[in-house]
Amino acid sequence: MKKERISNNVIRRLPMYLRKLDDLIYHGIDRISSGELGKQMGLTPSQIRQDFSYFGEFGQQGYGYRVAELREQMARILGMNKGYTVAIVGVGNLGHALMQNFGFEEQGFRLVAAFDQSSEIIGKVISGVPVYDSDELVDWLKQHPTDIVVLTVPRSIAKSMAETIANCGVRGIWNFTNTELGLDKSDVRVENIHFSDSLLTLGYFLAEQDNSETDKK
Amino acid sequence: MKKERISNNVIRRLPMYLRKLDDLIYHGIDRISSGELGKQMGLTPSQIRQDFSYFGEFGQQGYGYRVAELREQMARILGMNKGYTVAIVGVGNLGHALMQNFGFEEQGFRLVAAFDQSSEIIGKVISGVPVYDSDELVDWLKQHPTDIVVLTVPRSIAKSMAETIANCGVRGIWNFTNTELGLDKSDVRVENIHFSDSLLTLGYFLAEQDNSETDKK
DNA sequence: TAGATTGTTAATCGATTAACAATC
DNA sequence: TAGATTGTTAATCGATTAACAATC
Repeated sequence: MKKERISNNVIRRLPMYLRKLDDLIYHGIDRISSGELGKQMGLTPSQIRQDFSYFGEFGQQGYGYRVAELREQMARILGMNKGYTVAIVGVGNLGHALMQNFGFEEQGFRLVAAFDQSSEIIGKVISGVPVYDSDELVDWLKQHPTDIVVLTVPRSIAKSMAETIANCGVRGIWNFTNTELGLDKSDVRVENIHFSDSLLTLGYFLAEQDNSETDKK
Repeated sequence: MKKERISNNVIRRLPMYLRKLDDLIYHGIDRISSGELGKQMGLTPSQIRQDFSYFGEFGQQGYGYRVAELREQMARILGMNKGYTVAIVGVGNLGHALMQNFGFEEQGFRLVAAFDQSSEIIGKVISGVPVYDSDELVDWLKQHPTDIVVLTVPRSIAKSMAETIANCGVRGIWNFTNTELGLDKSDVRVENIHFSDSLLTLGYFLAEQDNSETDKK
């Protein structure tokens, strides 16, 4: 096990390993080698062993990895057993969808509150989680130390909202607003889900295909 | 302009440039240098010029880049002016949210139809888009050549649905099902939005922070 | 034991950055 | 013109892959 700084590429592969391991467990497979895992995931065995080695020695020579054990290690590394608390800010369609379908619990997170401006929804309880008035957000965060805020507000108020939240001691923001929040000075970690970046990447590949077909003619 | 294969890293930065350029236009800035752009985006000027150079010569020595023109180039590269057609399969909370809030039109895509199994929602029109019965999907796709399918069905039916869709001549799948679709043999491009990967990455950084603080003590 | 497979070190490959001639 | 800034080539840096001794 090394003590180097771990690169982003490695970190982004960890949840992929976790998903794959869950899948293996689901299929009743309790042991796997880096060779077989690499084949199934489209990675080289070297890379897989290299990746794991940043965090410890999880395998056994001549045998491979015990799937359940490796899965637990991944879960631990990803903070899934910490029970980080989560609050959702913005209960529009998307916030609503996350509350009802995402399954924070299965990922090891505890969704404890939601906030919105609309009186239509304030006071309701969605998937066991109460929706409070956004006006109470700052007070609430100060009284209830919260690890992560899911930001699902309209783009127009995203930055100011992020600023406010960052000043309440939140440690991470999961940002769905399709905007860079620009909190550089702050020590709040921001993780973005930029829908449009993703769709446009798909658009790039289709356009590229179109172009190369035109070239051929 | 080079004719090398363009790396994924470069491609993933293109939508970021687009967003930044839109932002600059919004703020009335009509000209920018790679130096200034780099400063604002946290990239080196070298990288920016290198990235652009894969696609053409968009700048002017001694002057920089015309924002509007550069924006149009990025949009073109990303296929935004192709009017790619899109159908949504699965109109649960998430599909619903995408239909109502994502704004396919602004990104240059044409959302033309949605499909679901629930009789509760079949026949409705959401944001001007009709919801049809999933049973009609295959026939409909065969009659209406569609570039992209947004997959927002439950995980349990994700793979079989993807298989079906891939056999109908769709060119790209925008996958929200939190599963690898495993269509390797096919020539359908898959772009994943793995919510849980993203949240777990955030979890990793919080856990890492916790650990390093423990170490200090 | 013999075969398999790990964890790690060294080699290679690819991506980023620096440098600079070209030129607006 | 002089200063600024591009596009591109070369140098550097970092990530991936290969090789292999250790050992289950």
